[in-house]
Amino acid sequence: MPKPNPPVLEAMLRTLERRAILDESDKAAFLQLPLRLQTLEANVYILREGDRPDRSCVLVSGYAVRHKVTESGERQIVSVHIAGDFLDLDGALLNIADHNLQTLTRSDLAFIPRSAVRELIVSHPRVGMAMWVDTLIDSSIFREWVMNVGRRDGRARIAHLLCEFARRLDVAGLPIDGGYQLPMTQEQLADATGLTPVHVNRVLKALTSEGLIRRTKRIVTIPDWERLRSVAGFNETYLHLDQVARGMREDRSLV
Amino acid sequence: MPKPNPPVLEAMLRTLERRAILDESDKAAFLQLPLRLQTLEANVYILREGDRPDRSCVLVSGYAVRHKVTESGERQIVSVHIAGDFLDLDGALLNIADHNLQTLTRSDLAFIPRSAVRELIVSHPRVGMAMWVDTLIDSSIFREWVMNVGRRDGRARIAHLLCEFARRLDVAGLPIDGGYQLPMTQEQLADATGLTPVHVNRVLKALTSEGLIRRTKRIVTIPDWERLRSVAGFNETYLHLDQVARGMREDRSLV
DNA sequence: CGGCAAATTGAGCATTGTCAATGTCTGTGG
DNA sequence: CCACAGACATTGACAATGCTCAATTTGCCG
Repeated sequence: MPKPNPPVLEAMLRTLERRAILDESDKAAFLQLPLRLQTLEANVYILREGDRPDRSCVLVSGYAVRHKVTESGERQIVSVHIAGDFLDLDGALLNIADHNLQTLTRSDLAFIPRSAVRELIVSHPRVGMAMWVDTLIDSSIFREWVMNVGRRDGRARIAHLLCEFARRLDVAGLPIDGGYQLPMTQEQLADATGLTPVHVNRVLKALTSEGLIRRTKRIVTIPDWERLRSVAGFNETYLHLDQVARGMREDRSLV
Repeated sequence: MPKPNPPVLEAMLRTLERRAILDESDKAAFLQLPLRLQTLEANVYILREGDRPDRSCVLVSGYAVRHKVTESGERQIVSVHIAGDFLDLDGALLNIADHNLQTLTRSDLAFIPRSAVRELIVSHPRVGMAMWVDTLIDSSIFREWVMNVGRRDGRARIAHLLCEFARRLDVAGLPIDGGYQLPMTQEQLADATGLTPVHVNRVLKALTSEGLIRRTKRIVTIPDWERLRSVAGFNETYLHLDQVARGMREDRSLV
């Protein structure tokens, strides 16, 4: 009998339980996934494009990004992850990594062997379905980012990123009292928004001087949510926060 | 005993079989999914943002796009789909549509009830895993699009779109003898690349005059793949075409 | 042969990028 | 406790990629 893991997967299990109805066996199987815990420093690569991963991982604490690099060397951050995110489920199901995964801050990670994830999916399909929903929400966020970068100007792009981050931290129960720690340099913000660091600086300055945000070091405060939301054109549907409530009801009735 | 479906799911099953090992029961269950077939005209909405879908669908023939619209009314196409694509598996697992789905050409669609998909996932988890892989590849394509729109100039963006399309049609076994039908207007190309129709026109003209592509109506020919690939910075890793070969071996050994 | 949608083209403009200098903050070693 | 290094942030001047507006042409269809 494998020994129970330290409570690193509990938070994730609570999320999954909202995505599908899990019985005791499902929960136990999930909690008994074999883990290897590891603490990584800031700016360390977890995975590189082209790797053939043999594991996938959960971000237990800290922040991380996924990014890609064009042939000509330009970097684009394609997603930002916070504590509790299942990073890289791709690693369990796809053969070759199509992007890099890098810590933003010092982070704790739980690595899970690829085979263990695949076995769990087959033996406990409801857990698989719940994790699948998670990856579909990631997908939805990618789609929003395509639109953010493709169809909004610099000002709205950055405002949107700030709104998304605030909302996600809030839902994850991470501390936000009107403000939050944004663990990204302006260069990284530029890589996430498809702008240059110089322009990011100017936009942040403008947003600040208009009173849309306040900044002290890297703590961002949003004095008037509705105003910033409106500048960003932020509509949280794409975060699928509703997967909680209606998901519960539906799972009970349908499967 | 449900009667067998017309051979609309066969092509998709062949794809799924390459993604995971399926036994006879898996295949039968997939082929017996209840379908409603429907032919839609060009430019018809299949699904709208905000809908609560009760079905998901497969594109049997034709072309379709997913798109989103900003608060200020700008449209962004976030993906283009070809015959054989499982459109909108989201519809089976997410509660609210976060994007629109629209035909580009007259298309045949097979609609599958949400509940049937969910039941299949739970009763035949290997089929679910194979479909999941499909959605992860979609995800990977979204990530590439974020980079395309965020970090490449107009010229490279359009070249990249043309390369991706050529490659996907080729793999899907759709006819390409050096050239293919691109069923999009320049306005739609603009919506897919985050540019304006006017600029798309100029870029196409430039690519044409440089001999990188040839155009007759909407048939695009690529006289020198390597040159266009290089302009685009196109690297097909993100399409995960390898999911075939190594996927087979791995599935056999691991699960 | 109209009627329309789509494609082209031109002229002027603006958002954003480039280049380069300077300021600020933080941690470290002396 | 101070000086310094290095990373990050900020600013200015100028350039350019891509946008806007508007007109014209082309292709397709009944």
